[in-house]
Amino acid sequence: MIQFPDFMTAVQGTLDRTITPDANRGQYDAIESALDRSLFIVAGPGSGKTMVMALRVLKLVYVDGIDPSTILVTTFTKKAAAELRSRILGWGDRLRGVFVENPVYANYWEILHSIDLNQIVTGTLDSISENILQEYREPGNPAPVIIEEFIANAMMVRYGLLDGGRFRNEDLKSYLQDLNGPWPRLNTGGMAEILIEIKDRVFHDQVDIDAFCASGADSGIGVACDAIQAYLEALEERLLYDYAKIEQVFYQKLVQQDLAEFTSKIRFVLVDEYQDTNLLQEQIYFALASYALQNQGSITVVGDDDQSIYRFRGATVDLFTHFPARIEDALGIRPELITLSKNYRSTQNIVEFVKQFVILDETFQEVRVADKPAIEHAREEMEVNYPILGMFRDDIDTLAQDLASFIKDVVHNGGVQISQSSAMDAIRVDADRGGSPADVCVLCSSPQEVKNNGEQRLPGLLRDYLQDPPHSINVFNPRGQNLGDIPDVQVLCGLMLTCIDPDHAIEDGMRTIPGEARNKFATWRAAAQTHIRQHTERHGGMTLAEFVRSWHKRTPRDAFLAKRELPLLDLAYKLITWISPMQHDVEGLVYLEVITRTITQSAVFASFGSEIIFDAKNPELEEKSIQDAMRGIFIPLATGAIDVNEDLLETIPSDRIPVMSIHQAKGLEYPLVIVDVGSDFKDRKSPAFKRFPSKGGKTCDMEDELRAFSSLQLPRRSGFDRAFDDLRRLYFVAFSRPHDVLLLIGLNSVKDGYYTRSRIHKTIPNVATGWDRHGTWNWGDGLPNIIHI
DNA sequence: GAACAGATGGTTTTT
DNA sequence: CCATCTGTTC
Repeated sequence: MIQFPDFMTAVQGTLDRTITPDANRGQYDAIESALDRSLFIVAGPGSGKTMVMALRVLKLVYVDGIDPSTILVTTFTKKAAAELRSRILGWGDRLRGVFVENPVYANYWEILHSIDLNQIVTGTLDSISENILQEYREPGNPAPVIIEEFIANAMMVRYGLLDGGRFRNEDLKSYLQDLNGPWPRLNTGGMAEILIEIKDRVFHDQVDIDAFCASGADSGIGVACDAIQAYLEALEERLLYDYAKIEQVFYQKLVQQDLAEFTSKIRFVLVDEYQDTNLLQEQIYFALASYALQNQGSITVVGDDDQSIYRFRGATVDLFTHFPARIEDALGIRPELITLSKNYRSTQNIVEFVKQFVILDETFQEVRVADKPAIEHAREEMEVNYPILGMFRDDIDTLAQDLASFIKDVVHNGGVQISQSSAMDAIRVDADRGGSPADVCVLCSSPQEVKNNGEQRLPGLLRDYLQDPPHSINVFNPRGQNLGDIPDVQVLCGLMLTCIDPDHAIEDGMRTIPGEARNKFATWRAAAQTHIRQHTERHGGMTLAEFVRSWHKRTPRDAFLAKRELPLLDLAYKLITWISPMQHDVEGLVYLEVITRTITQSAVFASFGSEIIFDAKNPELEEKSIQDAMRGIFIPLATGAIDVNEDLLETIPSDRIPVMSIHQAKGLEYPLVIVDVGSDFKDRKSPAFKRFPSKGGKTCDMEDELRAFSSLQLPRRSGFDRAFDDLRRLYFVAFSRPHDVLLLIGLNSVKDGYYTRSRIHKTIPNVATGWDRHGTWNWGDGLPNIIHI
């Protein structure tokens, strides 16, 4: 349709991207490459791989005239999927605008207008599996229901462990205990978690479960398999799916040709972040690719072995590094290798720093793609080449305080001048420069604000100090907070509890409520009382106090209450009329959504379907329905079992500082990135697995345990080496996020060592601060390679 | 400064 | 459960 040179000219004109065969060979080839040519793109950080993906798709549509509904594009996280989709749609529309105005293509005017880019199948593999199974299901079959993690756990507890008294089985206990590592007393919930992990790995690694079961290496294995089997049967009976199962079923239907209507048209498969693919996903991609090949299309995979950071989810980097051989074996094709190593994202200093970091450990080179070219600085726009910065303090409180004032200076106070280089521009992202707090990003291994023992972690302290006046700034860290600690959530939950169980008679009568949940319930109820006192306005002719009292007396003054079976969902919606943030505020709506989702999901499983039964003749029924709600909804909310779902918060508010895990930051970029390389490492007791492991740990043990029964075979690398490889990759991802400024933060214990009483302790070894696995500190002594502020 | 005994406290990442 | 920390002693 459109001539390729015209396509590229339009790209240059509208998107301001110049891609020439001379300067950007790899990118150019990847976009231009023939329809039936499969591609293996090895792309370093900042090399424009998402852009290449999007432009290749658009080239297929506009230049080759391919029907958008025959193209399938997937990536690994919901965030990345949303990003990719919006780029394809956004750029696609702008390019279309150029083409329709070009008189040369007047004949195509109608065709161009009829192209519907929304037909392109995009999303994570899970969401695509779900959608396709739903869309192409047999008439009369219900749509698949995917359960959330806490429901999966509850089901494993009930059907896997309580049924048949398996939770008491000593063999099973000791087997799971061993897998869990050196930890005391596993409770039933803990056992369920490990069983779920085993079950996921069985799917992800395509483990021959019968062989595993029969291996008899441990007398607990048989019982574990029984428990998993019971769990899967419970899912089956209720027509429920968990994440692993939905992919497994999708795969089976693909190979059994049950989805012919879908597979007959699929022609192009493009996979981003391929380095985090597991065996099950690889099988799905290969199955999709074989249909694509039948339809004269091809498969394109893009990834970077150095950024594979999802081993705990079954990601096996070998599937990426050996992709050409594996797909040749499976489908008999030889994909073309394209390497993108130019970095268009970061400054010279950052590129250099990242480059050094990735080659610093000799043993790590063994697992990288063979002959991988070094990352090359190629940013064209003007840049101030700031040095890599470091902020290290004696204790976490001082660190948080100093970091908060640094951030405030950068955002509000005209910037921060780096003293060593007075000629250099100040670091600033203030509004005068078109910047905002969202240009700064804090990355850590975990965004949790509070430790299990109640102590604050750096993200929590940072939230507090940033909020302090003057120039109060909010952080955006929805995953770091326990849902049950958020004020609006406390009010809503407290009000619901007060309504259904006013004098906590039922709560007191339940012996199985964890202490943690009981305490939280008390906090919620208190928050509710305060809220009732402060909100005396009438809605529907009633004050909040009157509404709650009418529930208390069970006297239906309200038509809503006259019903005998009351869905908790209705109660929640009624109550929020007195909680305005849950009606209007962006974040409040997200929290409300999470609560209502929890209520809906619990109905999948609870005997009363999240309804409260009022029956004067049968008070027992009422009590049981309330207990059910406690177990299914309020205890999970109180104990932190419910996570805020990613897809609910795709837009980060621009007036907040985002705080996130490095995993969440994969594929994202920010002008100023702050990486926590050591706020958790006060002394040598601090978790070694996060900085300088002594062994593989749980994930590697699990891999070793199950991969013997998978076609993947046992990993060739030791657990120790895999643990180090993973840490290097993790911080490689973190360090390669910034455009302009990279600031490392941590305690002095990872820089100069630390004192306890009169004893002097050596620096705590840490991969993120330049140690290799043999204990050599390449950036010693005291990190002289960075400028300390 | 070394050596020992008793105390301490601690695992994260996501579809 | 066990590596590391802390207190005490010589």
